[in-house]
Amino acid sequence: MSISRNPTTGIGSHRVQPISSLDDYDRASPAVDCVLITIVDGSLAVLIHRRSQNPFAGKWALPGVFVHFGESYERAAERALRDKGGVARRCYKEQLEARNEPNRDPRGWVVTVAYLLLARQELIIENIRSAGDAELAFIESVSGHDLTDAARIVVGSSRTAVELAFDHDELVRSGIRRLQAQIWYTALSLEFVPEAFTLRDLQAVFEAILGVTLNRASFRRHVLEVVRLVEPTGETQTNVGHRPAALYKRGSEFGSAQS
Amino acid sequence: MSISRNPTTGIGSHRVQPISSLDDYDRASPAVDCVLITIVDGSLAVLIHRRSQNPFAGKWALPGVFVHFGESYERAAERALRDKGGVARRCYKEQLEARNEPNRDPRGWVVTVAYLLLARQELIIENIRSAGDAELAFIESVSGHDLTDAARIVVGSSRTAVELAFDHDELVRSGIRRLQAQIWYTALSLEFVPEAFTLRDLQAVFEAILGVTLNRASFRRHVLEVVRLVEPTGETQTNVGHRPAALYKRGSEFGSAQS
DNA sequence: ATAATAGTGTCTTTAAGACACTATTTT
DNA sequence: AAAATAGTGTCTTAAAGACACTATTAT
Repeated sequence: MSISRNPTTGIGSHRVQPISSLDDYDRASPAVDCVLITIVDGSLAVLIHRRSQNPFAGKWALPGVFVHFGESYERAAERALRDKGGVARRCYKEQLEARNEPNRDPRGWVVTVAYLLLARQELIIENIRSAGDAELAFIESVSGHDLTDAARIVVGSSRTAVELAFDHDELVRSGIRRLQAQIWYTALSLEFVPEAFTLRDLQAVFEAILGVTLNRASFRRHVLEVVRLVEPTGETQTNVGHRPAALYKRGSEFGSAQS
Repeated sequence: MSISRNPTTGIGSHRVQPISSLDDYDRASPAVDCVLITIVDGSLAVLIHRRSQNPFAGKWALPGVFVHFGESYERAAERALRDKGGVARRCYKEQLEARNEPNRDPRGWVVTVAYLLLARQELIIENIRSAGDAELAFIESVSGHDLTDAARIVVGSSRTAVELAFDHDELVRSGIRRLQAQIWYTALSLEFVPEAFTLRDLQAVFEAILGVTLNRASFRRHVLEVVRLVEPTGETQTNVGHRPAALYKRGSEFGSAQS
């Protein structure tokens, strides 16, 4: 044990770190927040949970946790989903942005990294029931606005609009923006459909994310011929009351899923 | 002053933060690293500096500093450029990615956020001379590879290849990737040219960033008609030994610069 | 006039948008 | 046969790529 080198500090020490010259610098508590996006009945939804503690106790927020020393951001994000969202499944992850929030938490200096996570509804629903304070909230576009510059988050069957704690509303929009920017030339859309799916299913995913309706013929051309995102499995639907659609799977050029 | 609530900790306190329940969590030292990209003689360059302290003392690295409490990441990035790179000018900034590096620094837990910064060479050169340990290093593509999956960083007139400290080589590639992804539909390219410039100048910027040669006619069409990135000033070059080119400025739809 | 580069016109190619037409299944 | 949706063909439009042609300046 040793004394901090900074004379203004008084006694200094830290739980995990070795005593070192880093004591000359301010320390912060690293945290992660999760924007888990899914698609429910053709519209976007995000996983939120009701905070039990201050700040913002009782308010809806994105699931988030403080990062432990030695734990990667990704692992921390998974833990946040498990502990705060009741979701135990692995899913696609990508970093959104880091924020430095000296005033976020009255308890001290918190620096957060937000993650975008994608999963199909079925993988979330089966888990979420166990966590009473978690919910899949719909993301509705405010009329006349794009989803990415104004979005309403509505909960329950009454669909009452809520405001998320911190700047989490903005993080959700930022996640949607990222999704929209990447969807045409990546395989992100496949995170929302099962192994085998129809092109109609996939088009519905694109339409939910982009908030527009797409031309059927050119959508087919795009995913089949232009980017070759998908290829036929050879199977078709059965018993659907009309001509059955062919089933498709991830194109071989697009590796497989998750991260 | 008070005792940490974590019984394993021993005496606990922190230099800046109020004593609070955050003491139950591990703390880290937030830092920023700067990828300042510019274009020198038609090829990409990045600002690096020689580290004076361990870890990696004597090695080349990106300019970086620890963030102070109450200081934004952006401000910290500017301070890094000033103190480690000798560059005092404001320039365009955007966040690249956050990394959690428990083993980066033997002194303790460091979490870093990398920033991409863009500026024209003239704004850097005039400042850099004062800082002896800073240098603009060229980024060369390794033959047969894309700039974004393998790049060599070369210093001095001898152009000897160097490896940067930490994972800074990868950060540089990540910055270039971001630049390439955004250049066609944003005004980022204008950060590398003066107020008034010729289309040839601007095309050279695109070519340096993308690492390809572009068709002159379709480049003109793109920046003038398709995205309307630029518009003519009405002026032309003088005394250039051949037909003088028209001068252009930032298109009115693209706001003005910096961030 | 020549060299050099700026600027334009035109043809081709790629891919999206619109829209109608054919195909296949269940009821 | 009717309903419903799947799948295809074709025309149009936007924009990039290729390339040649004209224009304007200094020497």
